[in-house]
Amino acid sequence: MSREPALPPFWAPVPLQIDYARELNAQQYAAVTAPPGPSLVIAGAGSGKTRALIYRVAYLLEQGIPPNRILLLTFTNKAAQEMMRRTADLLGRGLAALWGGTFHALGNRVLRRHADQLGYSRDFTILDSEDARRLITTCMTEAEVNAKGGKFPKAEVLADLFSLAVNTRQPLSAVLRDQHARFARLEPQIRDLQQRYAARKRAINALDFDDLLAQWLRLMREHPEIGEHYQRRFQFILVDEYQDTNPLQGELIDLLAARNQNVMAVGDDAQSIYGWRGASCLNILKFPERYPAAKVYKIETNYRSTPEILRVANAAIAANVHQFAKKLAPARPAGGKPWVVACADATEQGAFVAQRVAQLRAEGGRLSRMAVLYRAHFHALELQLELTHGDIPFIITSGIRFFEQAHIKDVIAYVKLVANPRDELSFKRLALALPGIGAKGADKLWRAFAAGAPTPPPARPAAPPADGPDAPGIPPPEPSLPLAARLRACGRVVPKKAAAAWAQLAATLEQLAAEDVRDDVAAMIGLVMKAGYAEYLASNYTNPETRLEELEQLAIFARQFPTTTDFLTQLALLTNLEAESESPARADEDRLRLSTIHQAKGLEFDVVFVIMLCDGLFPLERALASPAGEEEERRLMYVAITRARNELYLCYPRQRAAYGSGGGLAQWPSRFLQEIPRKLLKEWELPSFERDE
DNA sequence: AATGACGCAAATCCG
DNA sequence: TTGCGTCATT
Repeated sequence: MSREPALPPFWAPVPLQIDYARELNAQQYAAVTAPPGPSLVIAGAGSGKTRALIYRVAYLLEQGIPPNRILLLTFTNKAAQEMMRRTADLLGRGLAALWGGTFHALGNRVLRRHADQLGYSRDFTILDSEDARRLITTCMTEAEVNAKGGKFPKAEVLADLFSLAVNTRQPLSAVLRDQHARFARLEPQIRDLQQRYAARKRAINALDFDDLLAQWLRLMREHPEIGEHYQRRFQFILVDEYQDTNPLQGELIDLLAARNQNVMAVGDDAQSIYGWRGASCLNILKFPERYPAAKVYKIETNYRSTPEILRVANAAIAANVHQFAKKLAPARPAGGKPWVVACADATEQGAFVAQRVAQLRAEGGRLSRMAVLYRAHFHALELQLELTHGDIPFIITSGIRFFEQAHIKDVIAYVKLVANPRDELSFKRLALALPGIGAKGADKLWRAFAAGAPTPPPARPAAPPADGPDAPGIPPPEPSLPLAARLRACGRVVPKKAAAAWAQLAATLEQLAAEDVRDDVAAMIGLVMKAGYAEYLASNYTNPETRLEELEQLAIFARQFPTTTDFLTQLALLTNLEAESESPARADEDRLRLSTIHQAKGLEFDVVFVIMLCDGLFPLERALASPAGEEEERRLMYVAITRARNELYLCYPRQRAAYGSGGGLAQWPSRFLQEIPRKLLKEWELPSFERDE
């Protein structure tokens, strides 16, 4: 996020050092050395897709394309980092000038430079989904609608609705009709809320995740000179995981590539699993129509899995109608057939996995090379118990994100308010924590506080887009009236009961806003702790030590960012998974990985267990509701299977504990399991399992 | 009138 | 573990 290094005035072509023809197979080679122009690379699971992308970047650089002319769009920040690192290794040189990252991260990067042209200031806040939901709730109270009795959609549902409309580029009415037909008649009110939400975001200088894309697109559309700047700048665009892009992202790419047409889209339509957030495999399926000049490359040799596993994978996906015809060809020698494991219930299933893992480990297998995959986080509950029982260390990417936990957000609210004094959400969060202040009080205080705000800075004259590839240094935001003074000015509105706490809050924020502290997040966190938050933790939670430790970790994590805005941005854009890998202490410990299939995307393991293969759980009942649901669930199954290198276990319980009391619900094995010919699988006999048929 | 304590229900997948 | 609806309390 920090400023890019100055670029050399020219970029001398690198003498060829890489023997592409030798290091790649014929199909990979063709894609890597593709001539300029649009190209679509259909790369099956385990076919060395990442490798091809890395070599493509290296190839372009060797052709003399300056790194700052290349844009690399990836699905996760982690993938971007890994790719940059591996490319640098390959070339023996750093690539700081290459723009690589997620759509959201890059949208952020662009918008930080041009926010003022859109009526935002450059230190805008990014709302995570919880923030967004809260803000919508505020709008609902303001509009005097309530979601009681199911008559009106809840804030969360509205947030989804708005998001889907933006990401699919559809009008609200269409999304409403498709997703929530029963609310269709409420359209006028919902539309009103949508507008209120947009207005509020603007007022508090905040963008939600979708805005990072939508406003980016708007910026380039409404300011053609800026659009052209980026079109010229990004001479070559590479998009990873293209099958999971949505219409909005598709449009962004098309606009960015409009001038040079040098877009290389890499993906596998069989692995499109993000339909629920607006992704559409139509992007990939219709790519050849949108770019008639496009060349299509297929990479079908699979280096990852044994032929037996691939056969199961091919069988699992066969029932899908909407796909590019392709079949994965094995490159590895034969192994054993995958197992299907029928268990009595989830507990036995957990015990089986624990036992088998222990056995494999005893035979020399490494835990970090094994994974248990499932459809939804709560499917792993019993398994966790059994693993703990069996003393098997595991790492789980939990359902709640690290950065969205209450204590993290509490402390960050201080930091955010200092960074963006218009941040109503953070202000109210801080106010609500004080004694004697509730929703109404916080609102009153906010209004008093906002009244004392300095007049918002006049929109800067539309500066020409930076002439060089690097925007000139961004001037710091003009100093506003001291935060603390404005807080103290609210004294009249503060209830007596809260007076002392209010003074404390003002004092703390004064410390935080000090010149030598405001860009040192670690110091800020320390100050908040000292100002009483540590005690607050102790009196409000049963596990204050853990939370305190986590906050210390956060402070350490923060050190790597030069400014507070950089830190806050990363916080919003990172997932817990990536954050976890930052913590070096436990990184090298050998642990079994438990993960949702979505999160296992792009990974591979020697041994994979897929659990909870019951109809209704996988495929998930709710997912079947939408028309394309079943096919997407099937692709998910395909993704799960193709994560495995050597061994694959497909497990299902025959009954599941019912919600309330003891009785068990009978379960049917997943329909996806039945679609796989029996002869491709072997049955695992569980000794403890008594056959009842 | 607003706050705060208390009991209850709920929970797909992600940036 | 969090968010909410209800109810006693300031």
